[in-house]
Order: sequence, then structure tokens, then C-alpha cells
Amino acid sequence: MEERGPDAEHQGVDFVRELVRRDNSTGTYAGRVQTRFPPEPNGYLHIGHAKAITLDFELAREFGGTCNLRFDDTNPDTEETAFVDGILEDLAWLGYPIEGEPLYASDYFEQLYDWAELLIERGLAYVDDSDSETISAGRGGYGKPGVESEWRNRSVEENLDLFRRMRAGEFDEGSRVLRARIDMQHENMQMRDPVMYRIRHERHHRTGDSWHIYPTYDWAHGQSDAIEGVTHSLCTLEFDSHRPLYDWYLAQLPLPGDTPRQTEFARLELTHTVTSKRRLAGLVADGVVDGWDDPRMPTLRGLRRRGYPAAAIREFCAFIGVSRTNSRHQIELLESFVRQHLNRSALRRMAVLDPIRLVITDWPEGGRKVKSTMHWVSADHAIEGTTALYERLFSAEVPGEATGDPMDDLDRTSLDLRTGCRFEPALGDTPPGAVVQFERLGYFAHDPREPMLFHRTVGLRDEWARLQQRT
RNA sequence: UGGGGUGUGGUGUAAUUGGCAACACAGCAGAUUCUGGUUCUGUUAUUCGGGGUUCAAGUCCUCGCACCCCAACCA
Repeated sequence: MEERGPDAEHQGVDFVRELVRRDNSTGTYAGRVQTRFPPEPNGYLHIGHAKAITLDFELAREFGGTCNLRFDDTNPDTEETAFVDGILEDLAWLGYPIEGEPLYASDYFEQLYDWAELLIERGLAYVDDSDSETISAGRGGYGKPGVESEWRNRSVEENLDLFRRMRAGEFDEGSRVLRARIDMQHENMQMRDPVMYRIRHERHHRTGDSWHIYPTYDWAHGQSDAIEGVTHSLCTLEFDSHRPLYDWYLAQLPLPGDTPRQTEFARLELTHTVTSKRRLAGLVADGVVDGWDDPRMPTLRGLRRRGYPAAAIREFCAFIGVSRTNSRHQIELLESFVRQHLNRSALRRMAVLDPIRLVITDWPEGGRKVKSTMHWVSADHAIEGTTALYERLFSAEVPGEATGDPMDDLDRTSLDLRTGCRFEPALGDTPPGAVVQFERLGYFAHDPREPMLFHRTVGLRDEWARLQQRT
């Protein structure tokens, strides 16, 4: 695996692996290691997910454990079966096929509901009739304690009755929520009576119309981990402040087994790239790109169509490691892994992108010392095709850094489509999806659907261009 | 404004846990080469700041500074 990076044995282990080792040596989970990858099926996987995926799956593999795929489908507003299928497909391509049926948070809705009633009975949860603005205002602010809701001290009986009627669909969306009864003065905002259930009369992609209330992320996540037997629940840094809540919920419940523990790490950011699902969806919706699999997209399906080898992505993820430092990796590093792979695997072929017809008259005079190279294909035998050259979708290293809006750095001319290219005949045999090197021009991926359309995966290292640039 | 987190070359990640700051990408110089590619060799450059402990500090203590996250019925 470690192509780069000198003897990996002598490199330090990251803090996550260190933690797992410590747990194993102290017998915390009796040596058991179980992780999970929990995507929400409301979009496709991107390069940022690849980091989490390799961490979750490889960590489990290294320690002889397992990693569950669990769809975090607690919000029926945006989730779709199409995304479930797409994610499964992308995962398999990346090298982590799921055997058997995937898991879903929605599988645990009934258990979650029972546990919610348990909290109500113990006076640890209550139905709040306030609207969202009131709840938000009551939460206070940074340095300002919150105030208790006027509905906070209802009787257990009333809470139970109301909660059951919420489930039955008797109330309007937004009219009531179930909240945990923790501490409105807590210094951590997440602990100021967080919402556990909201009312949604929306069709869920799996449970259909059987529910009118849906658990929030916080109420569902740790419990789902516990139900599945997850030991190490890895997530990104922004959930750091949720950890006390994660632990609090688990501490109140009669869990079937081990208590999972959440550990946070820094998400992957790349230069010239956005990975916000909302932004990516926007690019697709606005027609800025061809779709989720446009070769300029940082989605796994985009990278795949562009010709990035899955192994290159995996090795990149392994190489950059995990830490708790917010950082942005240069996309050139990813590209160097791509070149390293393609250099070994790609066939070399000749192509002329801007053909000029010329006649060679002194052909037999050959045999002299080569002074320069003629780049050519035979006009009589060449086949015709199209190449797509790409600039970075966002011209700035950090999209939006200057103005606050990443879209200001969008390069709308990032696609350079060349028709009428001339290819050497052997290229006619290129299988769909295969990547070849056009000598001196770069690596090009044959489109999976359109014959003789080639996407430039990445250029060659180009010393000439660098020398030019300097002057 | 309160809480939490993070600071190591241009970028990112390490440092046998107190013992010569290393690896990769990028850069620079050269060799090889029928791809201005590949391969090979050499090389530039780093511990946020001030104090302190110690024979010895990136690592420990202390006071600062900078940046990130948190007041969705998103995840």
C-alpha cells in the first residue's frame, strides 16, 4: 500500500490508531474493533468521503474488525433511494464493496422511539409546543445562558400522551418537538435541551408513510452505533461539541452491549475544490457542470469518469493520514498519485489535438541526430475523435477566500472541447473507461459511454511549461 | 461575548513520547532518455510569540497571539 512514504513501519501511527491500540491493550472492548461509515443518502460521495471511507474500513481491517455501512436516513426531506444506489456503486468502485444488505438508521426507528418514551418516563425528555424561533431564542447565546421553555415541566403523563399523538400524526409540522431535558445553562450549546424528534408528514424513502416524527442526528447516531455494536465511531471535527451529548444519551439507556465512543478528525479539504454537498448539488442544478459525474467534479463518479484510478485515491488518503488539524491539501499531491499509477499502467499512443496537414519530403534522409521531435499521426490512417481538456473548476486555491462566495472563483471556461482530433488507429481498440497516455500531452480517459471521446485525466509533468512560465 | 479544538519548510504529514527535526508534493541544479514524460543523483527551506524547568524542549510548565467549530425542528 505504501508506495510513497518510506518504510511505513518507522512512521508514526496516527492518533486514531494509537487510541485503538490503547483500547486493545487495556481491554476496553475486549480487543474488538468495529467502525461504521454513515453517509446520508442525499447526494453522491466525493473525495472528502474517500478519506473517511478509507479510515473507517482500513482501520477495521487492520485490527481484524468490521466496518458497517449505515445510511443515516433520518431526514426524509432530502433523501432518496437513487442516492443509496449511487453510494453503493461508488463504494464498490473505490474498493469497498458491501456484502449483503446495507444498514439504515431507519431500521432502528422503533427502538429509538421506545427509548424516547423511556426518557420521558424518567423525566429526561419533554414535548415542547414552542416554534423553532422561540426555541432558538431560548437557547441563549455564546456566554449567555438559555432560559427554560414554558413547557419544560409538563407531567410525564401529558408528555407521553402528546408524544404518542405526535407519532400518530395528529399535529402539524413544526407545531411540537420532543426535547431532551438536560441543562439550559450548560456552557455547551448542544446540551441546552436539544431536539430529539420533529414532526414531518413526508414520505420516507424506506419507511414510507408509517412515521410522522423523525429523530434528529444526535438522537439517532450514537444509539445506532450502540445497536450495531460499533466501538469506535469516527466523525469530523465539527461534531466535537456534540460528543458530550452523544455520551449523555448513551449513558441514560439500557444498551445491549458496549458503549461506543466518538472520535473526531479533520475533514479533507483540497485546493481549487469545494466539497460542500450543497455547493456540488448547486453546480449540477445550475447546469454549470454536466452532472454529478462531470469529470471536473470532485465526486467519486466524476473522478472515475475522469480516469482517476481508485487505488490512487486510496493511496492518497492513506498517505495524508489523519490528524485534528484543519488543513487544505494541494490538489497537485493527489494528481501526483494519479500520475504514478497511470505511468505504470497506461498504454502510450499518439494523438494530434489541433491537426495541421503537412507533407514530409525528406523522409529517407533520417538517421541524423534528433534535434526536435515531430508530433504526428498519419493522415491516411488516423481516426477522428474528440478530447476534453479541463482547467480547475475553481481558479482560486481556496474558492471564495477573496469574496466569501466560492462561485466568484468558478471558472466557466474550464472545459475546452476539441473536436476533429486525429488519433493513431490503435486507439480505436481502447475499451470504455480505459486510460491511455497521449504522448507528450497527458493521460486521457476514454468516456464510458461515448466512443472516441477522451477526457484529459491529468497532464504530464511539463518542464517546458514551467520554464516558459518563469519568463 | 462563553465553551471546545488546532498551530512543525511553500503545502501536507512525521519525529523511537525529553535526545542529531524527517518523508512526500512543489521548487532549484545535474545525469539518463527516440515522450520537454519516466528513472536516477544532488540541493534550498520548518517547530506561532515571550518567559520558565532541564545537561538537553517541537515535546513539559506559564503568559500571550492567530486560526477553526458551536446559538437548524440539517447531518
